[in-house]
Amino acid sequence: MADFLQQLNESQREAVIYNDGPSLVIAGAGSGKTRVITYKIAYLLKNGISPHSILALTFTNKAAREMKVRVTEIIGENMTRLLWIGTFHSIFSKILRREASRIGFYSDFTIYDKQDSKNLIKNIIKEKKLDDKIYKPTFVQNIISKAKNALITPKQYANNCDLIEQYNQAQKAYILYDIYLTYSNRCKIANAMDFDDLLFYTYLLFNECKEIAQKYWNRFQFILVDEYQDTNFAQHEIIQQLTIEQHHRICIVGDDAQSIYSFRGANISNILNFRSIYPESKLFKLEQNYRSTQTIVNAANSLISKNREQIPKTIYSQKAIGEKIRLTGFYSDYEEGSRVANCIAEMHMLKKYEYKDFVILYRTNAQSRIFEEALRKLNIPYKIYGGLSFYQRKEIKDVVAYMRLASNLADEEAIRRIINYPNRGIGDITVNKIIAAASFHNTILWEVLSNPLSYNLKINAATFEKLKKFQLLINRFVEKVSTQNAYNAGRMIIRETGLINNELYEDQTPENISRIQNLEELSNSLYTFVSSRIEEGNANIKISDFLAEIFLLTDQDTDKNENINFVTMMTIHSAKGLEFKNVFVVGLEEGLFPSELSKQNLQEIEEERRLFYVAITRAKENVILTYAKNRFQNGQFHDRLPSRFIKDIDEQYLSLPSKSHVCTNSGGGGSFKESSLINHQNNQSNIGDLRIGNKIRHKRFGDGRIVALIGKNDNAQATVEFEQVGIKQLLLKFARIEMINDD
DNA sequence: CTTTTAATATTTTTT
DNA sequence: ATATTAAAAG
Repeated sequence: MADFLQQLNESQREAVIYNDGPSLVIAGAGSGKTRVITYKIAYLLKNGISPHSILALTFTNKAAREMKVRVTEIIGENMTRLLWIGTFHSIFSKILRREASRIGFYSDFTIYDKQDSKNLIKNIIKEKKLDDKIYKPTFVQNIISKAKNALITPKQYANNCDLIEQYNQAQKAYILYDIYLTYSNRCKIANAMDFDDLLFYTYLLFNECKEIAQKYWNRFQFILVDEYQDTNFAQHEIIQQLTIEQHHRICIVGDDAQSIYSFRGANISNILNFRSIYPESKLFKLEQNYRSTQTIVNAANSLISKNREQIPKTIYSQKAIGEKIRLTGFYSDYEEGSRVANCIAEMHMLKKYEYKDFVILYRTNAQSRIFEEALRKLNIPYKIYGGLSFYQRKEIKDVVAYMRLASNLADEEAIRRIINYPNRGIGDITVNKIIAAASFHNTILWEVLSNPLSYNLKINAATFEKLKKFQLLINRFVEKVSTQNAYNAGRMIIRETGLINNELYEDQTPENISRIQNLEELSNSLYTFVSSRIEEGNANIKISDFLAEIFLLTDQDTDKNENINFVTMMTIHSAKGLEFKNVFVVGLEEGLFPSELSKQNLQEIEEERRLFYVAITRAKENVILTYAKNRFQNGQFHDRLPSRFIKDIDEQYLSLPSKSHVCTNSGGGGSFKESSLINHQNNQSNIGDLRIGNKIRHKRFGDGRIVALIGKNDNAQATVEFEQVGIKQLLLKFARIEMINDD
């Protein structure tokens, strides 16, 4: 037992072994935060706490999975199987499915994704004949989301003077209330919850059913929360519901400097106020960074010190001083892309880094494209995270909508999506009649659609027949879904929706081929899902079980090739918690990073600065910052200035490409082109290990042998005799060559 | 009711 | 540039 505690430093160990009451662990970037949580869980288990009574909450499935793996490594699988480690959303949806009847839902409720919920809001606005220029669906969606995150019910919303004040006109506030109320009712009738509902209803459940709350607070004798700075008000309150009235055994871990989700309702004051809520709580600070060089840590400190709101702490590193942070500007986004790609190729070749040692971090997903092209040109393997996840692809969502409907006939958004896809002659007019009748009679769409005559639907005989046919098709699916396992039922649905034959098989465009492959992939994952559950001893796995699982999956969770060596590309947001040897932070421009939209107020600028802090602190060895003076965005070219955040970093940690001021636009351009991303500290660096006589391979010219090496630094050139194309002079700075074995 | 065409809005970050 | 929506033609 003492053994595994030896692997911790003094302050980590103190945090791990204190378990008598609430504790707050402020953990700087790279200070072993996950380590503390996992060791604490192991420590608790070794001290006789039952795994059944420990709850650990994270923000991503990936973090949860990793945590479980690491606890298992310390303490063995038998103990960890019963642990509840998961995201807020997945743990709460598990609880809600168990207790669904208490709050007027059925346990197989659908989870509406953002698109579903936006569509529903859009339809409600239309049905109420409101002007969607004033009540923009996205805006209304945000209002509703904020209300739920603040635990405000529609009823409370109506009476909330602050809000009425805020919208300046009672009229508008009232209409928003009305939409919110209708939206809530429609979701309930559809037996559906959106992401916010998973938190909101959990709170209501615990609040209104004391005996249920009691059941869970008795059960969870110890609660751990990771990334507490990212909790919103609802999450914060639920945690308190589970701990405050009884045992107070809660440990929260976080770093206020890494709070980057306020747009999603995260509230930094949750972590700042923790100590006043639990006055007896103990505070632990983890200040030693084990990840990055001193230069990186110091540079990050100098950056974050420009923010006002923060818990004081001194993050330090005892690793090597390390290289300075490199900063380079380019003429265009295009040049930025190709030079970053070249730099990766060069560092890969000359400095013996593997591709997986690199990450390119950007502010917006849209920036990935240029880097993707540049890397592909150089044949560098890469993987882009984010963007469209597998389950958000159209063809997958279509089939999944059939599955959703078959296992929850109340699902309004699923019906709307597929009632006329593939085309079966049931258009908007008919659908709107059905919806009108359904909301008039306060019933589900399916009910009206199945008995159009008893609801006095004004449709002609032909439409009646079409509805009948649709109804029969779905009924067959329903039957299959309730009798067969997920795989068999899913296969049948994929086959018989007719999507493959009608829509996709017609012409063999690459897009269609990939869509069909995706459907096969879906069928494969159904198979894996069912068989892995059977291994765990649960036979009889239904489509609804599968759906419950995939609703909360994101792109990062569907990753299959973990082991392959590739350059990673992702947004800074999704990079949180990860680390890489070399980090490129690209697009450091005013209007992009910080984003144009965040320039309104200081708080948002501070959040963007924290985001930059997160980006820099991902790096173990090198940070390379780039910006473009001109960028193509939203269909046009924009001149761009370097980001204000660049000058927030203490200059002593930066290595500039030239003496010109990087933060003004008066640099005269010329200096940018000559700058190289690589620090050429010695004459040999471009030549690297190349020697006369070495055999090399060039992407375009093929194989060849070096006959001469001349020049130094950026001018280093090699004369190469190629087998196919004869003698060529190559400027090593740009040449894409690799050494190959001579045999 | 569907398909085609033209116009218009839209983009930050995500469980 | 792309996606979504409205209008017009079939």
